[in-house]
Amino acid sequence: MPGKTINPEEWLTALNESGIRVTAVQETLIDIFAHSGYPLSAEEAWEIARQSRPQTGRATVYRMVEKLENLGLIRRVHGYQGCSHFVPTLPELMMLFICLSCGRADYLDSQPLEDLIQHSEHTSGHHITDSRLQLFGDCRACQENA
Amino acid sequence: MPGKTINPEEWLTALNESGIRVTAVQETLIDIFAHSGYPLSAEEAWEIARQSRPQTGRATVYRMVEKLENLGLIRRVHGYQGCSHFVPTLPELMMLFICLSCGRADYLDSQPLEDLIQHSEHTSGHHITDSRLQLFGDCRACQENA
DNA sequence: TCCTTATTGATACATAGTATCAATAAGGAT
DNA sequence: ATCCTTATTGATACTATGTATCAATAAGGA
Repeated sequence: MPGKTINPEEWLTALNESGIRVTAVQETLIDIFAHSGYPLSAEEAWEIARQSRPQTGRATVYRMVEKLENLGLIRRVHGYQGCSHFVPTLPELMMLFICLSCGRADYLDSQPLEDLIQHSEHTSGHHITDSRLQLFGDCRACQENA
Repeated sequence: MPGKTINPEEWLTALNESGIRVTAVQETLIDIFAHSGYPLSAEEAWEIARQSRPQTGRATVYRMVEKLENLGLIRRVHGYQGCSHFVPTLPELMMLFICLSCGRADYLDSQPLEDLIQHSEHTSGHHITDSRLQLFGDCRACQENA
């Protein structure tokens, strides 16, 4: 499945500009989330982090995940496999597809979602300020392999 | 906020036809979920259930919630207020709006979502078999009250 | 009414996430 | 370069949420 890439440097910059100090754990976790092709839980990120930094604390990982989510750098994946997994946020590309065969995430152009939201606002009268959309199925690669 | 209604009888029928026995807990929980205007967690449903049936067991409620979800009678609400709340499923109406002010749920016509899915299938090449869409904001009633 | 078996309730356990606090380390002041 | 202040860390304990086990119960057909 083709994947767009993330620039870990930009994440560090975003964290620092929000007043958060630069630490080793930060860089470790940013690398882990930025380079994973599939949704990761805090617990999984903790396991991976301890491979290179065995003294990494569990709570620290949960705290950093919270910060990354608050800054919008990672997004929670809802649905299959629970609600505790995260993927990197790609700006302007917020329609997430998760393959039920290989588990990988793909980001789709979000223009159709923006259109849908605008249409729903007009027909319902509600003021829509946020949305969550997740699509599930078999990705193109898995279909070809089957 | 206008609400469509649920027929608890149909839920009982669906449960029974799936081979599940008719019990008092079933009817209690169906009533609780079918008549709630906002998302309920299993824990909250347990509290409510014990008001009329104090001996109701905690695990029993979780089991029934799982059955109702598996049968598609209730759906998990993802996002704000966590991922452990459920709303009744209205067939063919799967676009859920949650008001961040009053907490109530509204169901929107899902045709735009079906169109979006079909469009995304064609442009991405993925085979989409399931979706989760949640919209958040201020409902029309809350806007008028403000 | 009896009998079989799914369901229940109680309990213990497992998993996910949070609060606390002394120890550490970042980074500005000196 | 060293000190000082304070955010961050790691360890621990705790809470919340969900699951497994199992004897007791009750549904519903024989």
